[in-house]
Amino acid sequence: MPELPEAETIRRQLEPEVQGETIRRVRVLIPRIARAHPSPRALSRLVTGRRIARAGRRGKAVLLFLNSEKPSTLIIRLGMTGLVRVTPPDEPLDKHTAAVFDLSDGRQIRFMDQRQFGGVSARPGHDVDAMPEFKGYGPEPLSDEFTPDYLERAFARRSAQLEPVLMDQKVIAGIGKIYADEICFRAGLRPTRRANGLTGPMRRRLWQATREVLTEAIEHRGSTANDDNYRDVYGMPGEFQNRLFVYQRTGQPCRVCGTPIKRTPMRGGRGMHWCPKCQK
DNA sequence: AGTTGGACCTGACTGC
DNA sequence: TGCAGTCAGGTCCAAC
Repeated sequence: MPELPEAETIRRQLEPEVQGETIRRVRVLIPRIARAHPSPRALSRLVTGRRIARAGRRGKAVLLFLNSEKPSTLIIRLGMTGLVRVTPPDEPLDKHTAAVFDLSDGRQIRFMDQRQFGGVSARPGHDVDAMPEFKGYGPEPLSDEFTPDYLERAFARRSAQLEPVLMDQKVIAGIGKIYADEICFRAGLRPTRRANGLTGPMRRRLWQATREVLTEAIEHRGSTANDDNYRDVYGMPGEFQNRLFVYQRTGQPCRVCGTPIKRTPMRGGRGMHWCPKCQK
């Protein structure tokens, strides 16, 4: 599913494809995905007639910074099953197409979303941190703001389990189920630990694991796991799923020590995957 | 303020 | 073959 590495992959591929094009028209085919706005018309008003200056990302969201007399930002949240493609106008519409952005060169940016957990919205200006979508968001884990010292402060009042805290966008932006599992494994820490119970060396390992796992996942264009329909802008699956150590590997032997991977229930029917021997 | 549980959504899968 | 039930998870909301 799309987390930071998948969103970053889409950002990197999308920018050279659409940079400099003007958005001529917006069509919202599944109104639910524009729920951040009072109406699809409000979204349309903020993006039509504007030129795409560059692509950005905040956490799991892909951003298109638009320029005109009144700059704005188009925000694409991929949710669980969101896909972004750039297509010729005559390509048949996928059943799950939720929004279509017509570009000045005739092509279209299409947003598709099978489960409709994703969405598109737009805000005036380019000041991402001021946008309601990202209110209270934690630092980007690959930025200089993310440090072991930051983790110490952020974890201090967090008595919840490590994994759900890692997935809290207000703590760190961009981490979801796959990479929370993998980061805990790489750090050698059980996801069931209390976040505020970590020692300094543990936090440092977690910090390093976070940066390594996310960086490597980006290099491999993200993960398309078993039941996952994630594809990049060119329709290609990611390649990092082959390098996952624990996510969705319940009962399978640990790739380091051979011990069967354990699954511990988490909130909302989710599960944390971890190696009882490698993770303490 | 932080924690916890449920709801939303639909395709894939399981069991009868 | 069909159908009900379960699972998956990002994010929001409500209750404690």
